[in-house]
Amino acid sequence: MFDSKGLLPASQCTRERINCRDCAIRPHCFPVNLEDGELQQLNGIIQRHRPLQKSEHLFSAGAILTQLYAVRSGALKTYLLSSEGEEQITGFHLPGEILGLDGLGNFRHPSFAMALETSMVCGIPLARLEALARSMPRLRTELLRVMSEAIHAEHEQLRLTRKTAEERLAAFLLDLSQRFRQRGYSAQNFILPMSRCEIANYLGLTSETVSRLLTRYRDRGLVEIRGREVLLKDLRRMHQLCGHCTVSADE
Amino acid sequence: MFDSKGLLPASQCTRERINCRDCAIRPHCFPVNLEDGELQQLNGIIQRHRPLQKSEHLFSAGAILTQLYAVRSGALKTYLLSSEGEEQITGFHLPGEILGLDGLGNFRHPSFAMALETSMVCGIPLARLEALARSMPRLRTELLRVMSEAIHAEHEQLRLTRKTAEERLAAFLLDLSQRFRQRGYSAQNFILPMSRCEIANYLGLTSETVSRLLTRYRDRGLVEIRGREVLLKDLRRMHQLCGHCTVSADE
DNA sequence: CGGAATCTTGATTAGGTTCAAGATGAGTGG
DNA sequence: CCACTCATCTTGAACCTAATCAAGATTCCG
Repeated sequence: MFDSKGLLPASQCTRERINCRDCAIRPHCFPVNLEDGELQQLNGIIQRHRPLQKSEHLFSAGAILTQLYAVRSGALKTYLLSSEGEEQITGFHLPGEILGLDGLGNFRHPSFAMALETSMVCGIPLARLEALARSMPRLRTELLRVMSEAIHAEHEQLRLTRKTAEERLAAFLLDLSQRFRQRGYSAQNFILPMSRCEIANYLGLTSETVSRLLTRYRDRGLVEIRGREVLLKDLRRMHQLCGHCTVSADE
Repeated sequence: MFDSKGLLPASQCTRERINCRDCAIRPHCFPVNLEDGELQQLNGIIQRHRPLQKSEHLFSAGAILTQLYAVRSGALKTYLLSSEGEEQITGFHLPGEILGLDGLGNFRHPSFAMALETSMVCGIPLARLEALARSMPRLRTELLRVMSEAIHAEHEQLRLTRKTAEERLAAFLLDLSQRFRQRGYSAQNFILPMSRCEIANYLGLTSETVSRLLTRYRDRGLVEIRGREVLLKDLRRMHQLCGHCTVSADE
């Protein structure tokens, strides 16, 4: 499927090369706590996909869920569509994060997942995962861990509903910053993978408010902004701004 | 532990009598999809607890998580406490719902659980649950289902952040209504187990706003309210009010 | 280079909070 | 059984934050 689309010559086909064992983001991915042998077993069932282009869907609401997905590179958003067709973004997903957990209940995706930039994902076929889980207690534990952390992260997100726009956006930027740092990128300086509009949607604000807040932060010397490039100049004051409400869930 | 507190004579001790098999809320509880033999195995590890009195904690943030809990009767709230000591309610829990899922990740509770009224819960010791999961594929599936549904429910909750107070409260009441109905109670007429203040906290509003909205609904002939007793007189218009955003996740 | 999408900034408006004062209700002790 | 107290709830008035509407500016992309 990879080669048939002619996107990469077979020699460079990541399907052949990539192995969980030496995956750069393994420390932040699902199999972080597995031992070598277990890792190889998991690796054996992973499906590598061709890269997703920007705006391409990984899955859509209503579709049967046959795999979970781990982000390998790039960034995706997940969102719900209401009956009136309005989008509610439920999360932004960086390398190492798992997609599809919300559909495990009835094996149907309730949400959409779309690439925000060119992205690679690893597919984890459910049937084979379940088979592996039978004999690998640690894999069960890891699966529960990932889901539990997702639930906890959502709860933390709930905290923001009572906060002002200023606090919410600050918390959002700090959360992104920390996730970039965990993945070996700069915590101060990064490129937003999403538009103002998407940030606003996620936070329950309007894009105008997000714009205004960013310039307000800039006027106070907290940040520098150029398009989607962000420089957090004063993490400490930023933390104070959001009332220390930063999600410090993992790490 | 039960008898030692002298709360109930041994003859009435629910620990002896209750069995998952003939539990009234089994259709809405964790083991809904288990077969008879499996059910008996699960039943064998369940710990019955003495009733929780109103305002009593089931667990506290920071505590080691050794059990999951299924609500048997009554109602509980779960909440987070910020570093400044402010409470954020993360959920209200009716019979059949599972508590503690957010702490499975690192085996510590991140949240508090408090009884809103006299309540009974069943404890499910983690160690024994894991042992059972080893040999019972369906139990694993069920565990994933419960967690997946929790994640999805949180996502649905996120939708409310962009809605007006009026829509949020309507969605909240309809959600409660539906959950009562599922459990065999009236969908129109029920007693709120929580205060206005707690509703407001959960929805990101103030108790004044909740009060005002309830009287507004009343003035429009949508509801009748007397203290904590609620009568939903026009479910259809109520649904229109909240933009059909009702969480119809399960069922 | 041109067109479209995204972003910024301004002026106005509305929804919800805050502050404040009563009303209601539940629990307690005389 | 009633009075008292405390917590919860209701209602009002003023204020404020963020949304809306609108017009430019900038960036992206073919």
